[in-house]
Amino acid sequence: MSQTGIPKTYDPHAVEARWYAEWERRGAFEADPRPDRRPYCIVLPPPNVTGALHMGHALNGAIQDTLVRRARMKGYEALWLPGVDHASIALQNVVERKLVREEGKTRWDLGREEFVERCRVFAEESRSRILGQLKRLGASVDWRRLRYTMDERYIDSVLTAFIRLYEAGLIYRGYRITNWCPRDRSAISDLEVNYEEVDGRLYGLRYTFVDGKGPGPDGNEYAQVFSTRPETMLGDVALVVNPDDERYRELVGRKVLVPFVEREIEVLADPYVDPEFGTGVLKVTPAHDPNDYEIGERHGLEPVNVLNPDGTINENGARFAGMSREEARTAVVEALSEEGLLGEVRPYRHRVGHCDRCGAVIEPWLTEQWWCSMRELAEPAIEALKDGRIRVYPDSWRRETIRWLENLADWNVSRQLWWGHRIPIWYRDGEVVAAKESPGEGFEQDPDVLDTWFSSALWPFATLGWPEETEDLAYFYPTALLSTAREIMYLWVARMIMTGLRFMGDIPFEKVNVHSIVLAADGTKMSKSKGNTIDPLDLFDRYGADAVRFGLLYQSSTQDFAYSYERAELGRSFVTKLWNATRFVLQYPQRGESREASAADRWILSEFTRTARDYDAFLEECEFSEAMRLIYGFAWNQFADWYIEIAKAAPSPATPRVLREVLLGILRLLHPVMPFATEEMAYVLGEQELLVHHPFPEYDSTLEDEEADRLLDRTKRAVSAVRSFRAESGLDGELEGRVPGEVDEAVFTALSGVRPVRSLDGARATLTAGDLVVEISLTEEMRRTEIERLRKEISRVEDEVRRAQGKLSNAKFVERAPAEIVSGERRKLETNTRLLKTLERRIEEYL
RNA sequence: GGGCGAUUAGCUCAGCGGGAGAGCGCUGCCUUCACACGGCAGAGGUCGCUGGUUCGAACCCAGCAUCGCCCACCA
Repeated sequence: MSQTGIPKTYDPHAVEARWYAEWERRGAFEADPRPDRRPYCIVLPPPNVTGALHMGHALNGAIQDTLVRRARMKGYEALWLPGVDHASIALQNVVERKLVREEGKTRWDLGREEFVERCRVFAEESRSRILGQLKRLGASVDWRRLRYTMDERYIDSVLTAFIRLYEAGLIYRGYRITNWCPRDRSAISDLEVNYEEVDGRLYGLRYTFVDGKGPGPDGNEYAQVFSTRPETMLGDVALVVNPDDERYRELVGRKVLVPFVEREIEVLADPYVDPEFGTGVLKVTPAHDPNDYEIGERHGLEPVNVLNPDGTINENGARFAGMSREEARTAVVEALSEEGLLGEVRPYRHRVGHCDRCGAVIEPWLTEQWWCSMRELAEPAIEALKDGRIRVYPDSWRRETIRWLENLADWNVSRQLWWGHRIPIWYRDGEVVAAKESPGEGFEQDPDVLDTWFSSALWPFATLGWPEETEDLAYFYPTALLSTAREIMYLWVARMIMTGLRFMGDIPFEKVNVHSIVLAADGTKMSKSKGNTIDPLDLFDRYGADAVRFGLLYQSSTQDFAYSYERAELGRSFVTKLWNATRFVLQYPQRGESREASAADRWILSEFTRTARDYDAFLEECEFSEAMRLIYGFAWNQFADWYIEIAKAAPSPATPRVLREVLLGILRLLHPVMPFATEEMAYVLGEQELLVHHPFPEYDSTLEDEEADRLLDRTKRAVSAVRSFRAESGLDGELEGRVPGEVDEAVFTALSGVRPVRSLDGARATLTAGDLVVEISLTEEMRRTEIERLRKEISRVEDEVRRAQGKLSNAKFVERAPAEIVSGERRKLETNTRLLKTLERRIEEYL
C-alpha cells in the first residue's frame, strides 16, 4: 500500500465479477433498433452445448468483444447476439458415450423419446456452464436475446427453410453413395469425413472363369484384381478393364465367378479403369464405392448391398453374414487362401475416411437420403465474394471459399440420428407432403433429422426473427462482421452466405474475420486425448481475464500460433503498469489548468492522437496484433517511460490535466480489449460515467504538433545519450554541460542531471545522438578515456559518411531512386559530415 | 496428385522494396516518494538455401530444402 491507499498490484478477481454484474444491472449491453443510430451487429458463433469453452472460443470471444465494444463506444447501436447450438451429432455422441459408461445402455435400449429427453437435459446443463464462461471472459452480449437452435422459434425457422427449399425443388430425395458411419448408424456429409493415412494392404483377389473358354490371356485360369477391402467382393457385380488395354481385349465379355456367393458376373470395358494400377482389372461393387456406383450406373448393373447399418455383413454375404466388417475381412482372406484364390498381398499406404465425431472408419454406402442441390444457391454467394460485397480478412480465404463454392457437390442434409430437427416430410401410401405438422390422419413423419449445419446456416437471420419480418431483422441485418476459425469456413460460413442471399436477398455479414487456431504450447493441435489442452478459465484465474484477452489479441494473426503463457504475463504486466500509472495520476489534483501547456504536454497529446488514429485503423482491418503492439508501446514507452517522468521532474501548469487526459484516453482505447481493468481504473480516477459509455477517442488533427514532436524527439535523444554515457563511464551525480540547440532545456536538465553552463573549458565529453551533440565537462583524468571514446565515435561516423557517399556516387541511384530517398541520403551525408568535423576538432584539441 | 502458408535474435513472434524489431530470457547498474508484474543502459541475427529482377531485396520472381494446413473417388 502507498499513500494513495490503493494496492500496488491490480487484483482482477473481485473486480471482474463486480463490474460484470454492474454492466448487466445497468443494461449496458442491451441493444434495440433505434432509427437515430447506425446499427452494428455481430452474431456469436454458437458454441456447441457439448461441453466447455476452449481457447479458440476465448480468442474469438476477445476479438468479437473488442470490436463490438469499440462500436458501442463509437455511438453505434451495437448488438452482440449470443446463442448456443444443439450440435446434433456431437451431442448425441457425448450422450451415447455417457449412457454406455454410466448405465451400460445404448440409445436403442432407451428408445427415441427417452433418448432425446436425455439429450435435452444434458444440453440444458452444458449450456448454463458455457454461458457462465462467456461472462467470465467479459463478453458484452445482450443476454435478453439469447438464442438456441432448439428453441421453439428457431425450430420454426429451420422447418420453414427446409420446406421453402423443398418447394423450390432444391431439396430432393435420392439413392446415392454416402459416407456412412456404422457407429452412429447415420450418413454424414463429405465435410464431416477426415481422411487419414493408414498402413493397409492390397489383396490380390482371383475370380475363376466359368464360361468354359479356358485360361485367360495371361495363361491363368482366373482374373485377378487388387482391393484394399476384400470383404466388399461379396457385393461384386462385374469386373472391368480399360477398353484400350490390349492385354485384356479377349477378357471383355467373359464370365467369372464371385467366390462364396457363387454369383456369375461379366467382365466389362470402362474407361475409368487405369491400366497402370495393379493388374489393370477392377472389381465393381456399386453399393460400397462411389466410383463403382457410377460404373454400375453406366452399365445398368444392379447393386448388391452386403452391409447392415451397423457395419456387419448382411444376408447377401453368404457364410460371412453377421460378422463385423473387420472379422469379415479376415475371414474372406482366409477362405480365399484356402481355396487358392488369394493372390499377392502387398503392404499399401492409403487414405481412409474417419467419422469427424466418433472416429469410426467410414463406409461408402448406398442409401436413400435428402439432398440439397447447391449450384443455384452457390452462384449468388460466389458473386458476393467476387464483387467484394463480403470482405474476408485475410483475403486469401475469400479466394479459397470461392474455389470451394465453384466445385460444390450436393449436400446430404439428412441424418439417421435422433437428436436434432426432425425432417418436416410426411408420408402416407406413397404420398409425400412437406409440412411443419402432420397433414392429417395416417401420415407418418420421416424418421431422420437434419444435419446440424443446416440449422446453423440460418444463424444470422433466424436469430433476429426470420421468417417473420421483425424490426430487429430490418435494423440489424446484414450484420457487420462474422469472426470464426477457418475450420468451419465451408461447413458454416459459406452456407450462411448462401442461405442469407437465398432467404433474405442480402449478404449475412459485411466482413468475415478468419482468426488463427490456438495451438498447444508445443505447437501441435490441442486435443483432449493428447492431454495438452489449456483451459481458458485457468488462465483467467491465474492472470485475469483482461490480461489473457490482451495476450491473445497480441498474438492473434492470420497464422496459427502456439499459445504462450508469456503473452498472458505480458498482459498482466501491462495491466499492472496501467494500474500504477493510474495511482500516479491520482496523486495530482483533479482540476488542472488548461493553459500554459509545455512542449512536453503538447508532444504527448500529439503522440496520443496519432496513436488513437492508427490503433483504430488496425482494429478496423482486423489487425489485432498490430493494434496491441501499438497501444502497448505508446502507453508504456511513451506515456509511462517518458511523459510521467517528465511530469515528475519538469511539470507545467497544464501537466496534471494532460496526465489525466492522456491516461483516460489510453483507458478508453483499451477498454474494448481489457474491459474490467480499465473500467476499474476509470472508476478509481473518479469518472462518473461507466467507461462502457465513454466515447471512443477520435483522431484530432488540432492536437498534432510537429514542433513539439521534433523538440521532444531531440530532447529524448539527448537525455538517452547522457544516460548511456553515464552507464559506460560510471559517472554519477550532477554533471555540467552545454544544452544542445532545439531541445526542451527544462526537461533535458531534469532528466539528464546535467546542469547547463554557457561555455565549457578544459576536458569535455562530446556525445552524439543522431544529428545532435551534447557536451559534458570532464575532469582531467578522464581525458584519456574520452579520447578512446571519440576514436570509436569517429570511426562509426566515418562509416556512415562512406555509406552515404557510396550511394550518392552511384549515378543510377541518384537517377532512378525516388527524389525523397536521394535527398534523405544527402541530408544524412551533410549532418554526418558536420558531426565528423566536430568530433575531429575535439580530438585534435585533446591530443 | 493439386492448392495455401511458414522458415527473421536462445525462445515465442511482428515487419514484407530504401539503413534488422517486440516480449520473454541474458549482462551491468539502480530497493529514487506510480510500478521489481519496475527503471536505466547493454549484449545478441551473413532474415532456410541457390539463382534472378532492381540503383537498392528479409521483403518481388523462379527453383530447392524442411515443416504445417486444406482440398481430391484412383481400386
